[in-house]
Amino acid sequence: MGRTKDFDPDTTLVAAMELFWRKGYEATSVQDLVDHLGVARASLYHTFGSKHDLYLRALDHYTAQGADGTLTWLAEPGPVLPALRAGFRALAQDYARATERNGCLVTNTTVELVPADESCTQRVTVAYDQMERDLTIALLRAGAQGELAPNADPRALARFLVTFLQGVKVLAKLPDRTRLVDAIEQALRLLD
Amino acid sequence: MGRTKDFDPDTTLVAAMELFWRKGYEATSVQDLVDHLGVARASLYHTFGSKHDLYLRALDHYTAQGADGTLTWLAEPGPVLPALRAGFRALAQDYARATERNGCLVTNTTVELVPADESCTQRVTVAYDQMERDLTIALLRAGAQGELAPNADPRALARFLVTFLQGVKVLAKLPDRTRLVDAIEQALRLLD
DNA sequence: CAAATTCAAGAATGATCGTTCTCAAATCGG
DNA sequence: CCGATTTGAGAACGATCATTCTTGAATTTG
Repeated sequence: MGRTKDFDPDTTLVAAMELFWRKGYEATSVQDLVDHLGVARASLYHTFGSKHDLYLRALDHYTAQGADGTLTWLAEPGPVLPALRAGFRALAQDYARATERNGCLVTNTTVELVPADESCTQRVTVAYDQMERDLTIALLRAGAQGELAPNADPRALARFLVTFLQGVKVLAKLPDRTRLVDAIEQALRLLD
Repeated sequence: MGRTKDFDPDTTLVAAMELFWRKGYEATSVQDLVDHLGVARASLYHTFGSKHDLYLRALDHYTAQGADGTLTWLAEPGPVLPALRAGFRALAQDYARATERNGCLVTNTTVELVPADESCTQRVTVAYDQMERDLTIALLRAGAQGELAPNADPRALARFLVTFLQGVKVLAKLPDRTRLVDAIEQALRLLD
């Protein structure tokens, strides 16, 4: 059946994702990818199609592996709010302390390529919707468990958290990220 | 003294700003600028220097004219919180209802060019700091006027609002922006 | 009006863009 | 081991990139 690949497509995809994540779509040239991935030009095109296709694959991989701050810990049994607080604090801390200030690939894609790029628009919309849904479900459970004020609106709170988190992921690119610690503590006060 | 300019540099700068705002830095070519501005290639370079210089000029113009949501209404005498609420609601409504979903040039610059571009990093940092300062001053005044809870932290609240607003400016690029209305109402609850 | 100066339009620059092609080396199934 | 097939390295593609230069027309000053 012919020669086997000298490279692992999954590993290469991760490397491409990292480069797009750091430099953005337009600023990343195919030459950059060839240099950084250590994979031949022709192999890239044969395996992944075009540069744009590769970007979509990288974006899919990013959301699939939950690199945008997976919310799986929301579904664990027990009290919701303590877990949510701890998770959000950890997430913000990660963004505030990361040595590489790349932000979030979903957020970056939204700002750089939405709304002009329809494929990307559809993908980030799915990601945001999923995030909102996960948070809404968790907050509904919190309400049922008596953890929320009676007049709290779980879906509105979830929408707020999704929006606020995008702000965190923008300011995570700045040199000074001390702002984020204050901001997240205030945001979490809404869950009291 | 030679021939006079056939174009108004200020008008041209505004047109360039709009194009960068809509398409981003990398995706906007000099050819795009020539076509959209109706100004000769050589004139652009003679008047503004390089493409990068023009972008910085456009960014400066954007922040100077307060297109990123000027907060001048914060300094007006009288109660702070009603004005702040109304201003933030109006800002979010503008982003939610705008036909062109370009977001905010400062936010877009932060995501696309920070931290790699030092000139842009410095400029957006100044813009965020100024916004935080304006909000902090207003909230300090609100506290002095008894509008805030005794344990409220004006600077932390200001930092929260700056961060949250970046999230609004990201999600303002999505086709469906109903999320923003819920989000802003929740955010404003922190000022109760 | 004449000379000086600056304009606008676009050709031309070399570099780089994304993509395709060539081709020899490598590895598979039979 | 052999024909088939796919690999990797890089040349080559036309297009476009940001920038500079050439050219002739337009406008000002003297």
